[in-house]
Amino acid sequence: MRDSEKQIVRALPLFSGMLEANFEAMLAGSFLQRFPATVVLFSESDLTDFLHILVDGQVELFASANNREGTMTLIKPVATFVLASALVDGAYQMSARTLTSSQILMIPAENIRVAMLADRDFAHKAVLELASCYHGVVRAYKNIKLRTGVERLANYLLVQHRRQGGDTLTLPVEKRTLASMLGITPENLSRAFSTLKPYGVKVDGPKIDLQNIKDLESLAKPSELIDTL
Amino acid sequence: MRDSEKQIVRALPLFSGMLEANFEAMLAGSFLQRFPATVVLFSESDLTDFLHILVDGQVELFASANNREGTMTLIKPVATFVLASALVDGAYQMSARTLTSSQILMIPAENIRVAMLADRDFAHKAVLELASCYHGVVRAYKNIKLRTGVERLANYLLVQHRRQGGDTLTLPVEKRTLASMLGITPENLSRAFSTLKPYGVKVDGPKIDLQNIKDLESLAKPSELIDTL
DNA sequence: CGGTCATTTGACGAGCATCAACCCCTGTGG
DNA sequence: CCACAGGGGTTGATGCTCGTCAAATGACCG
Repeated sequence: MRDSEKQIVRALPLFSGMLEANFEAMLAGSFLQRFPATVVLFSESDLTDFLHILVDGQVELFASANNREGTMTLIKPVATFVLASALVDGAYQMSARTLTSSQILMIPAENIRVAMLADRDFAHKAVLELASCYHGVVRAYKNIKLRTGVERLANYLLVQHRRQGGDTLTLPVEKRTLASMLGITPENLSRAFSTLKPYGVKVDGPKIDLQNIKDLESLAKPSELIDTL
Repeated sequence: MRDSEKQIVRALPLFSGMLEANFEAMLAGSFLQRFPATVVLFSESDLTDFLHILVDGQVELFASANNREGTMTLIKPVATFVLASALVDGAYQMSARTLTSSQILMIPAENIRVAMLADRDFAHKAVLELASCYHGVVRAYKNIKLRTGVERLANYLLVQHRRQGGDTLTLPVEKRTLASMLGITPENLSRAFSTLKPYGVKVDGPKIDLQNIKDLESLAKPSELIDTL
């Protein structure tokens, strides 16, 4: 692990206030590894061995039950994932796979638990990070429980539009992955785009034009409490 | 607030390891209050003033969007709720209403944040509690995303059966509330019960008989990672 | 150039919501 | 004691939402 990479991790809010000694101790036994695309990193029923930090690439957290599978969330660099699992010493609860070639730092979960007990600042930051993750899932839960597929897509497009800032937005993932994240099938995502055509949504591959934000918003009814800016 | 009630709160895992002085300081400005049934305690967009602890009664956390409403979770005594919101100083993210007459201890959120910084043990317990809440929402999210309404009902009945231990189980809430928790309408809950009749589910008001657990399980496909014992 | 895969479109059916009617129990007031 | 109103629960009819299966298109890659 190069020093530049270590600095990237150190700069994360979760670790930025740790004492240097505690940070170094925590990294003992951890390793930085590159995985190809489409590799399953762990399964939801596995015991949590490592806290993961996505340094580069893209990772999907997903879950399976009753012969079905669904995306829980997408991880973009640089971010930790499965922090909650690493802290309580149980199963991962979600499975993970790489979507693209990815570089991932894996820190033994045991080290994380030791660090929490040893380092005050880390414990406080862990509280804030967990509360933030909690509200993230709450938002996702509200999204799927209170909105239809078309409404979820419309809100997703509005969020991406605001994040990317430009006139036309580019989908950051394949449409099949987007469909799974929205909780619908790829076929229905395609139909949902058609449904949004009268609302000024022009689709050209991964490039989307929103030509009538007002109408789209009146359909989507965006909510600050669901849609993360 | 009587001493006996204070002891009940003190015994919660979240507070059990706190220093006495910190615990007392945290309670300053908090108050124990009884609310009648059907009272809205706070709305999801309100700023978080208090950590709530349900001492007696029953509380529903719910959310609204796009002119729809859905139950997020049900709180049973004795338990804290909206801990994550109290810790980060933002909106509640969920609304709350009493289902029955309820006794609730309200602790100023500011006190909670102070206690987290002052008391090591409390910070650690908050981490564990938040991680547990997080996995709770993840389970709810998987439940609604990967199962049909009938499957959710079947799994709910199996969980209640195991919790209550007896031959016949009694629904702890009105069917309309159960429906909202399962993410379906009351009408469809009624039909879901009919669908389960061939699987040995006999319904008599709030009393349910499961006469063929094996068949019901083969339909429900219960998962340790979704269904909390 | 052939093969694989993402995407799209169409046809069909399952899952579920909505609206309306009805039953039943409870509480209230005459 | 009875009539009545209100609310939870059930049932039926209807239609929207969405998944499944099949097939066609087009892009990328070996």
